[in-house]
Amino acid sequence: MRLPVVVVGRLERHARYRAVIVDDGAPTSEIPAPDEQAGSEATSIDAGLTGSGLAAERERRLNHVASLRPSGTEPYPYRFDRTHDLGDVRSAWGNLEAGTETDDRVSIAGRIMLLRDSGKLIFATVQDRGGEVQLFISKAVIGDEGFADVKALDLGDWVGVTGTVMTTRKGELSIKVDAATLLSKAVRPLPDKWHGLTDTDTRFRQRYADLIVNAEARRHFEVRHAIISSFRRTLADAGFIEVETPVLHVEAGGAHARPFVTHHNALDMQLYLRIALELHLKRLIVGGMERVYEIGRIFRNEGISTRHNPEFTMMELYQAFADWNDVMDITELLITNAARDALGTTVLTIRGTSVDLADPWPRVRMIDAASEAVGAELHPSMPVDALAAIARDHGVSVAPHWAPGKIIEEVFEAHCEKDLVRPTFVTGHPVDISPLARVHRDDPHLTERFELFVDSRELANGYSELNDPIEQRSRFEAEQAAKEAGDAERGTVDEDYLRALEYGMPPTGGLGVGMDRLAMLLAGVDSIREVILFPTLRPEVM
RNA sequence: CCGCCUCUAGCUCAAUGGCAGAGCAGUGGACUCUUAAUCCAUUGGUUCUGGGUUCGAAUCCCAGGGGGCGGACCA
Repeated sequence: MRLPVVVVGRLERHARYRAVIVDDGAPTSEIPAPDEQAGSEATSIDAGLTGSGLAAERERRLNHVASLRPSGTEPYPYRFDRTHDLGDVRSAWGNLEAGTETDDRVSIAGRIMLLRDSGKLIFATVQDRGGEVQLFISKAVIGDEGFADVKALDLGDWVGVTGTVMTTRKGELSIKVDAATLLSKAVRPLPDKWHGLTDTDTRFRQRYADLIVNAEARRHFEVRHAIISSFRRTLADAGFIEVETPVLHVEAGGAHARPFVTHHNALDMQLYLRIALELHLKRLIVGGMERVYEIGRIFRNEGISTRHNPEFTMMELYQAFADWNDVMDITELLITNAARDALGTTVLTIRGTSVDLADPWPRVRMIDAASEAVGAELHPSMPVDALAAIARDHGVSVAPHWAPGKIIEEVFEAHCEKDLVRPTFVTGHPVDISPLARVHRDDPHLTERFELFVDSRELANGYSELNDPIEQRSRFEAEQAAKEAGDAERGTVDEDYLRALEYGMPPTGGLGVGMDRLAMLLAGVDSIREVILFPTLRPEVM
């Protein structure tokens, strides 16, 4: 994983709270007691288990849990009343001068991240969702019994405490604790408080541990949430209605991708997980809903990479009486608003270049970009053979069944995408690669379609929607023919969708935005796994 | 599916053919203003798995597994 320099800096700054992750030890009951294994034939095998630092640590903590209940302490109590979260505490008292004692009493709850024991005085750093604050625990204040309980706490335990707000002589905001309650005993350690958790495999498999200790990981998902809620606000303000459409599809349409196949038992039929939201949402435009959107999970049975996860999140919207120009405007509004809401600025640094999203986004026709790249005019009206020859001359291998537009698109992808750093609308895709887009009003070989590229990644795709049922049928039939000719990703004829169009779909503009990729852009990360809480991985061998 | 890299204590990492180590975490002890607290002592190993080469393998070779990156695939 290559992170931008800025982000690496953040990681280091927060490194003190990275976690230690641990393999599963054997259940305690299966760990032989030391005298059971001594001298036995099995010693050499079992020694590895008991000898492990983890197994011993878990056993110690589990024994502690077992000893708490008889003494009247519940290690997993039901609830705790807090008066503030730690962000509240810091914003209300963060400006106290060093050495201040207040009479302000608070109750807070958090996880113990650091412990500094200096005999009759213990400092603990606790963390909750809002931040972190130091606990100042004096034996003289909390009493001998309470102090002994605090001594028994481990890193990772959840505690609730009550006390007064103060600052230390050095100025550290603290809570002088007069009562502490164990809220949940951690029996697995958070070992390395400094070097922490960097192993990507463990970070993704045990995301809970990543989130506990890696503030940068938490930030990625705060950014993601801010983007999604920003989208909902922008769309609500523009009069859009949020809807939910089926995930289980009889036909996987709306995009070119291989679907996941599943089976419904009661209906005894094959179903597909959706590869796009498009066709159902446009049915709703036919129904007169005028402005609809859905933020939903999409499934594509294809490769996994830093830019692809088999399940990912797409926002699609459709607006009646609008065309592609309106949709490009909405795209800019959605994304600049999201940047403002998630980051507080529209200025991003992309590959070392400062980019202000608020500046107008350039538009370039796909055929112009591709033509410039090869130094020859490319147009889907040209003979396939001529296009294929030019493409091959420029290192693009051409499959036999490809239509002219497909060849131009491949040239574009091979030679132009990599240079699209700042937000750029690539427009006017050929008809043969755009079966649901309306033909361009000035060129019958092109469509009124655009894709948004930022940092060489496709972020969004939109067009003036094809609403002529006769033309849509012939486009579908071309798709089906291509599929039958061996192009597995091509579509089929969706008769119900055609029936809907026959009822009349108003002129409509539509948009799809890859939410994960937008989150990557605004979070400043280079892997989609950094913005998906539980990315798809091979099953863990346990 | 292909190529390259990688896998050592709970975590972060050393040891490059010759006794498997450190820091942190843990354990025992000291300490009432610490900030990765500090100081003293200390437990902990299937070096991913299985073969092979060698007097000797964490290290070299082969096969397999996990992960990363790149490619393929992905409008």
